[in-house]
Amino acid sequence: MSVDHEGDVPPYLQIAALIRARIDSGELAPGKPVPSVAQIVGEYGVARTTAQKALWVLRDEGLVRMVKGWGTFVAER
Amino acid sequence: MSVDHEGDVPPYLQIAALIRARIDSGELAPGKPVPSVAQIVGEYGVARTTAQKALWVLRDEGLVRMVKGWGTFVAER
DNA sequence: TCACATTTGTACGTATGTATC
DNA sequence: AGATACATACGTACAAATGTG
Repeated sequence: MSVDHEGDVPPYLQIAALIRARIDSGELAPGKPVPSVAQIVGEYGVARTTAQKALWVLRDEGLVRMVKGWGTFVAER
Repeated sequence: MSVDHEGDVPPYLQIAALIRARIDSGELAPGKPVPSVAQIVGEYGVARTTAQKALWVLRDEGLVRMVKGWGTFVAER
């Protein structure tokens, strides 16, 4: 999967949607780590800030928990 | 008022708190504009991204409404 | 209609701090 | 001590929407 820079959906929302889909499908189970900021940067070729923003969307939705020095994980619920 | 770069509260949260206080006190009434990103930059000497982040905090709290091309306003409620 | 200024939205890159492993 | 990872902050650029003249 890769992001589309031409469409009207900004990359950070596309990336958030991709990860959200993997959570909803169960591929990324509660407690499991989601891609790190660095991994997103490498995988989708976006800037670090854009990768962070994608994770912030999921965090604000309560889907993931971001823990400094540890990582970002699918929320337990 | 100015931000403290030494304390343990990051500048973007300090700025958010200052604006929140002005809303809570009624100085900034519902429907009225709050300081724009550019004004925050000029007033507190922070980067644009930091000023934005302060407003995002208030937006996420439902205290303000940010409208592209127009400005940021105290939410009506 | 058009041009312009203002304002928020998005995105890039970089640096430093802090916490965990 | 070192590597990894998130948090914060800096600066910059362009896009998109709005209002005004």
